[in-house]
Order: sequence, then C-alpha cells, then structure tokens
Amino acid sequence: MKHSEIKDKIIDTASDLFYRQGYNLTGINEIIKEAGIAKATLYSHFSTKSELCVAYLQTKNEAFLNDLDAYAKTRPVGKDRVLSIFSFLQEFFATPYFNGCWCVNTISELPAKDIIIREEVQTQKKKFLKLITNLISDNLDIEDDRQEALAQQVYLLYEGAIAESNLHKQEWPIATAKSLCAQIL
Amino acid sequence: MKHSEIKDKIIDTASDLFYRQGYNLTGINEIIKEAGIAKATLYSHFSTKSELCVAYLQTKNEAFLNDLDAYAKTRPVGKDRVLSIFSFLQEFFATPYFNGCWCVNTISELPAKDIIIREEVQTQKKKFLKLITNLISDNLDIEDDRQEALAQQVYLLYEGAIAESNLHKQEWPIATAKSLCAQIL
DNA sequence: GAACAAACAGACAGACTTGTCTGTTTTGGT
DNA sequence: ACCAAAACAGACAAGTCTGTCTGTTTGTTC
Repeated sequence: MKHSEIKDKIIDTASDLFYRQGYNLTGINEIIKEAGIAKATLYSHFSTKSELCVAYLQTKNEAFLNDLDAYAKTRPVGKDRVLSIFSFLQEFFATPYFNGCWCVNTISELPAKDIIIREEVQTQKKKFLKLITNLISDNLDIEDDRQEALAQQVYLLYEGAIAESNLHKQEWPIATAKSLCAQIL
Repeated sequence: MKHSEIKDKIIDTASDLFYRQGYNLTGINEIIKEAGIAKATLYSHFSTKSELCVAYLQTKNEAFLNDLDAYAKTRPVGKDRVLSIFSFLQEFFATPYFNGCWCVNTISELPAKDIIIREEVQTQKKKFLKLITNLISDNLDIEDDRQEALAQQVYLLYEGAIAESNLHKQEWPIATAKSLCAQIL
C-alpha cells in the first residue's frame, strides 16, 4: 500500500469511528486495529489525535459539499434546486449511517478552549453557507442585497433540521424545514 | 447541611461543570472537590455518573422552562410574547455562561446506545415544544389544526438559532431566526 | 450521654487513555 | 540483489477515569 493510501485509510477509518461513536469515545488503539496498521505508522502521519480530528472534519465536509452540489445539479433549475438540500438530507437521514452533524457533534465534545477545531468547524460551515448563497443566486430571481439574508435563513433551517432529526430520530424536522423553506423562497 | 441540601449542591455543581466543560471532560473527582463533599457522599445520592447526568438535564430544563415562561409573561400579549423566546435567547447568549444547548451537547457526547439519556432529552424537548404550542394558541389567532405545524416551525428556528449562535459564537443566527419567526406568525 | 445514621478523607482496584520507543519485517527503487 | 525508508508488533510510561471500600468524624435524636 502506498504512503498516501495508508494516510487515506487512516482518515477513512477514523472518520467512520469518530462519526459513529464520537471523538472522545474512539481511542487511537481502536483506530489502528480497525485500519490494520501499527501505532507508529499512525503517528508518523498525524502527530496528535487532534490533528487527525481536523483531517476528519475536512474530509467529511469536502465530501459533503461535493455530494450535495452534485445532487442539486440533478434537480430542475429554480426553487427545486434550492429545496433539494433538504431532499438530500432526507435521503441521508434514511440511511443507517445518519448520526447528525459531525461538526456540531465534535464541537460539543471538545473543551471550549480548543480553538483550532472550533475555527475549523466555523470555516467549514461558512463554506456551506456559501454553497447555499450560490444556489440561491443561481436559481432564484432575488435582488442581490436580499440573497445573503435569505441564505442565512435557509442555512438556519438546514442546521435545525439535521440537529433535531438526529435528536428525535424522526424525520419531521426535515419535512418542516423543507416546507418552511419553500414558503420563504 | 441537610440531606436534600447536599443533593442539591451536588446537582448544582455538576450542572455547572457539565454545561461548561462537557459531560465526559468532567470527572467525578472534580465534582466532589468543587462541591466540597466526599466521594462516598456523592455515590450515596447517585449510584452512577450517568444518573447524575439525568438529574442535571432535568434540573437544567425545568429551570429553563420556568424562566422562559416567566420571561414571556412580562411581554405584551400577542406576537411579541411568542417572539420573546428569541429575546430570551439573545439575553442568554450575551451572558458569559452561554454554551449552547445542554441537551444537544450531552447527546453528542454519549454513545448512541445510551437510550436513557437520549429519551430524557427527547422528553425535555417535547416539553419545550409544548410550551411553544401553548404560547401560540394563547397569543395568536390561528385555527387549531395549524397550531402544531407552526409550533414545530418556531421550535426548529429556536433550535437552529441556539446551535448556530454557539457554533459561530455570533448573534446573527438568533436575529435571523427571530425575524423569520416574525415573518411567519 | 449513648446510639445510630450520615458525611468525611482518601487509598485502592481495574480499566482505560495518548503518545513514545525499541526492535523486526516488509517494501520499493536502483 | 542490495539498501534505505517505511510499516510492523507491541511493550511501556504517565496519566486519566469510575466506582468501591475502610475507617474516622460529625450531628441528631432519644
């Protein structure tokens, strides 16, 4: 296995475990066992567990933004394409892997002083907000100075929907967010 | 100190630490040190840390619902009273104690299998949703079969607002939620 | 004042954690 | 086929954690 393949294997394994079990409840030993690598190998790629956490968040989020963007493009231009972010979430919710938002989950587990992770999460969420803004400006006929405010509203609905569908383990928060979003577009 | 006073002291101390630092990052030893009690005393009141967590969530939530209800009653009847839940949140956000939603934070830290805590949180959130429903039915002129759906929307906005204001450490998610709420009432 | 319950202090068991380090084996490039 | 780099296995240090247990001190009630 190539050097970079091992690194990817580590990230993939850690991502899966961090997301399913939580960051603090997943030990380094579990990661190396699951990935089938030696401990020294892991520490040659990531010097701390925290560094691995950053890689986890970055990888997970990049994949999310790409997948969501690709998904939206399969929908007809217009309102539907904006609303598709909620359809995307509904499909995600229906899978057995769904466990809420990885960013929110991770932040809740870490001490408030952990600035690095917190800033990483904020960066990722700003990218997501940007994606929504682009969706709105590309698909809706709205004056420029209203786009940002509308994007924030949609963003808020999405975040509420993913958190609450996870908390209650029910789909209604997503449906509620979707219909409210349709109402304000 | 009376028996029940000690119990309250334990809950108060644990609540403060759990909320500020997180459940997993707060040890039993830290709680007893802070509360100024012996370890055996704590374990005579709560047989596990998990049990203490349930008490924390219940206490915190009861206080929240009472405070919010009292706060709303200081506002003029009508839309203002419904919207006051966001003013309440804004005031909470402005304090140095604000650290997001204790329920969401706690759930994120625990294994998915921990059914007891998860159900406790769901119960608490249903009570909160009920409070919103009552606020709506008492203060707005809306047909009965629309009240529940509207309450879910307001609930979703509130939950999105508290989570995102905590994540970004900025107030705009609350303001956004509040204005969107005003729009749909 | 005696008796009983409860809080005290803190050692301890046993199991975890991250990260380091030693030494062996495998792999890839020439 | 050789050599260096990298992955392997896993012991280990130093610390964390929850929960138990022993024995002492305090406080209340009769």
